[in-house]
Amino acid sequence: MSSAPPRPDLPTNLDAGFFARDVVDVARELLGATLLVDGIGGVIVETEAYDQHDPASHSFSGPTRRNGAMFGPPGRAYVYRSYGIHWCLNFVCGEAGHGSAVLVRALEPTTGIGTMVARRKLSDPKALCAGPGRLAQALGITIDHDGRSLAAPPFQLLPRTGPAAAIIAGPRIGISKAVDHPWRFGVAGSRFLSRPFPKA
DNA sequence: GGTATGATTGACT
DNA sequence: GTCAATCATACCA
Repeated sequence: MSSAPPRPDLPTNLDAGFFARDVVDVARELLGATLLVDGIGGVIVETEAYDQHDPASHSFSGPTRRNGAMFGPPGRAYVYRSYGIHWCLNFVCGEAGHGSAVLVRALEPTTGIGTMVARRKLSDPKALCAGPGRLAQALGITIDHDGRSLAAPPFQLLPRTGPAAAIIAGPRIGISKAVDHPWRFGVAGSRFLSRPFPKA
């Protein structure tokens, strides 16, 4: 299914140690990192944090068949089907068994754009990866990726190289509980966000 | 066994 | 702005 080779020329993956920390910190620090799946992807510009004590989190009621990966070791993917139609990609964080994860909501496409356009059947780069379902479709994410290590193929997760961009925070999107937690994070001013952030 | 509900998107009025 | 698509999971009987 992949159309581009991996990129061994690029720097080291973020490893499990990066994710074995507070999920909110990880969500913020993931901004600017580069996510590639089979060599296709871009720079993370929007994330959301979820943890087990959070009523909006899938892990709130404990482990189930669907969210099992969330309770596994950090540094792995948690993939679930949303609204019966879309796949959404998360990175498991914190200590193993604690059920916290970062939802990756938007990327700035940089690598393999042609493949993403083909998968998404549309050419506007602003809409290629602006939203968790769109991002998963563009990167070819499916349940097959659930529980897979982010430090091994097909994933490549590369640390931010340049200076940290300004970060904006706001309420998470699409949830009905704990809406007051400002655990959605984005690169301020990015044109590739899934939605604008409410004005501070 | 049945039924309600989404961490969404795209099409349409 | 509204709303249908579409299905695995969760929850109840």
